[in-house]
Amino acid sequence: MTELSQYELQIKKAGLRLTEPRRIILRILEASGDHPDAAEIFQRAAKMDARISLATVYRTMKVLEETGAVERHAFQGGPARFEQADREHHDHLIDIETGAVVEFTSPRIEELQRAIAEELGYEIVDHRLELYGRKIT
Amino acid sequence: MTELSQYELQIKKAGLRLTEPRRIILRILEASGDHPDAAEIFQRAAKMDARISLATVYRTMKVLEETGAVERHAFQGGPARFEQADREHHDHLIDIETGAVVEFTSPRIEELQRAIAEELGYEIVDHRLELYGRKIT
DNA sequence: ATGCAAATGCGACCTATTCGCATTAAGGGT
DNA sequence: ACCCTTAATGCGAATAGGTCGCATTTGCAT
Repeated sequence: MTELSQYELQIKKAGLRLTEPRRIILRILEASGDHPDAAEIFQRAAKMDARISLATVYRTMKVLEETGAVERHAFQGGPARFEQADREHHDHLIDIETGAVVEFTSPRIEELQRAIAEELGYEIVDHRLELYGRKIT
Repeated sequence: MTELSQYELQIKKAGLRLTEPRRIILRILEASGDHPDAAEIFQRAAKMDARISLATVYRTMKVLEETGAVERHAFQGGPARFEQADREHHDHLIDIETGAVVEFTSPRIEELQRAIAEELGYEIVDHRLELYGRKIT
């Protein structure tokens, strides 16, 4: 009886098979403090099992996104980057010099967004707030 | 002495040549109330001068962005879309069903963003706020 | 009018991602 | 423990969006 992680349970609950590649990719995501893109995940996965293909990484990221296990971010012109979605919602500040990502939250901005959308006759399904900044020296 | 538009002057002021393709693309942008992508601009341009190439559209959009004449938006997973930058700043609400773009502004959100960035030790160079919503029926 | 550098058009290339298809392997039923 | 079904995989080809090298054209300063 292997213990299943939170993620692994989510996969099962969605009626999907818990395959080796998925396990490995999930473990990588759990261990990632950063926001890796598909290529980076693929490289890290290759170290654990060289048989994993890039296509599987992409497909896995897609199903994980659909099950709500990960969030996909498409920052300015680069490849999509991923992060686990189990933590509370937050937005991103991207350091334009280093590419580093700082997370932050602002309930007040969230609320203002909701109000604005409502006023325009819309309900928000998703949103993106990204600040691109330079460190003040 | 043909009168030069605001845009055309911006091109000249940047020390760039005011070529036929650029004139045509600029006129298209002036006439666009929407947020066209490169392919759409290319199609519209082809109607005025069939010799214009897609590569030139891309190159022109790049120089226009650099001179500050247009803004580039990379909405969720689609191609980059452009709009003139002479108008006052605004953010976007994208209708996830139709792709329509509604513009809005929120000075309060802007200010909150500035404050958050500052608190994190950053100065904002650029930012993106996009709401993805569904029309309330 | 003319010369030269900037801009263009073309097609090849590149990066990020998806897809078709033959093969493999979860995992439910026995 | 062993089938059996079918989801998932690996591979390479294909697609989408965009860029680039290079020969040719063209603004535009003189």
